[in-house]
Amino acid sequence: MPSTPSRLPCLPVAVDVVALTVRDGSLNVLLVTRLIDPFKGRLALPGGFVTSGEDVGEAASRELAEETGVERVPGHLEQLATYGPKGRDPRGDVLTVAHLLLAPDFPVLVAGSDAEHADWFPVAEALGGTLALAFDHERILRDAVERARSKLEYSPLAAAFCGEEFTIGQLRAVYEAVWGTRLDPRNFHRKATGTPDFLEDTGRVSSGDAGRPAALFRLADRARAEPGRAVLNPPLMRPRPL
Amino acid sequence: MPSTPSRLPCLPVAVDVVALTVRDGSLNVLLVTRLIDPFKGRLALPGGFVTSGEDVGEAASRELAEETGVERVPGHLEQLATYGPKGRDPRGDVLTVAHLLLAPDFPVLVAGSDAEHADWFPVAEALGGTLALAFDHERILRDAVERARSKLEYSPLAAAFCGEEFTIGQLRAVYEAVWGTRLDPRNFHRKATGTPDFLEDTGRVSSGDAGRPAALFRLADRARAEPGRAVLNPPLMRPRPL
DNA sequence: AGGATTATTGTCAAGGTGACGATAATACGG
DNA sequence: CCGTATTATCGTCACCTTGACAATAATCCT
Repeated sequence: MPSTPSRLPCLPVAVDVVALTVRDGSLNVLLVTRLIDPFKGRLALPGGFVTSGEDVGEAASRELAEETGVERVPGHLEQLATYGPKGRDPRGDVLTVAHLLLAPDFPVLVAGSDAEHADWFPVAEALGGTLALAFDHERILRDAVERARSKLEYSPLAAAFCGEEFTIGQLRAVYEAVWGTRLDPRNFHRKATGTPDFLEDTGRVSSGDAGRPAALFRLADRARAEPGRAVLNPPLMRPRPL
Repeated sequence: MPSTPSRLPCLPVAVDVVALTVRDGSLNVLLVTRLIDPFKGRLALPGGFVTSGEDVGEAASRELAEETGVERVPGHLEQLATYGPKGRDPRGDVLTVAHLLLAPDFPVLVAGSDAEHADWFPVAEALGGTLALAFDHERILRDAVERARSKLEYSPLAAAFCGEEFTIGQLRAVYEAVWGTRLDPRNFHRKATGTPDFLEDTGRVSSGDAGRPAALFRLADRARAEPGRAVLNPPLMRPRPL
């Protein structure tokens, strides 16, 4: 049984998860509608308080599973940053450890109206102010998107948005959605296939889509083992935002 | 008066600071000798518990000032990551928000033997196991060094290790100390002076050292305003570790 | 079958990097 | 005072990567 040292100053500690995915060519974020105060009825990042005996990463994983109804949420989960504890919750000081999930577009279970349920929303709307997120969640989302954008430059994490196997075109679509830019398919193909320890040809090809069938790739073992490592070296350069 | 919401699970929250500097051509870290249990007598990162009414960044700043005896510690302070709360403190669950300070080599006040005082130690020794840091501080230090190394690749933060004004040679010495490599002085000079929004020539020159006097530079306004922004684009590439 | 669409392979010029020569300007030892 | 050691700065050159874009291949759709 985990003990809590007494006689030490103590704070409520929460975790929040910014779960990002690519849907219909644009970046989306998982949000829940709050059923209780504070911010009752407003949209917020999925999250909750850390319970005793778990590390913050485990708490983030647990909350994500609880609020999506998905037992083993796919994708890459990493810690983002810690916010607070001052002035971010009307109930008082609350520290929150934000996490970032980069995941393929998985279906969330839509619960009945009596349970808090999560759904995907375009990041552009969430940051546009039209959705009015609870707490400081808009700021956290903004940081998360920036982190995701810069991670794609040098790490193999774009693949976390795809399934186990994917085509170069799908991978490029991830970059275009996250960066909000267009990339030249030919130059992207050259960089993606030419980078050592990044992709592995499965030998199979995709089918059913429009156009010529594309070769299916998966992450190289090295890239899967260390998802944060800089394999794109020199990095893939992010073009002008327009 | 900041309130703490009741009826919420609660954790002791600490901050730790990995303060790095360059001394005698090698990377050093600020450590304190613990005067109380747990880990009494062992070396540890400066840090302490977050007190009510302050954000974690403020707490890190305050602890740093308290343990060094320096009122306004110079350099660049940023959040590193959050660790725990499970299994890192023998007293029980304690969450710690680690911070990273990149600073010029400032003198620490050496207090009497009855007060906890900080001093600089070579990172190589601290990570070599010879110093046996308290808690999970060796792991935190390892992460901090890796963060610092990668930040130098694309951000102007190397200048945080220097004073207000510095020569290209001093800046290069920072890179060599942090990365543990040698860099070609001519190519480094070309990259440093050729990168827009990075350095600003002060017009003055250094003197007194060996060799030809060097031009003194300072950080460009743009780089000082956003110390984390990627100005080195494409990044400065880190050579083989040996 | 013909057109549309996406994948892949190349070509080429421009820009950045790594390796290294050459010169400049100062401190120091004799 | 002079030659030497040391560090700063400027240049050169081959090589690599990128950005722009032509050309061909292999499917789907109508």
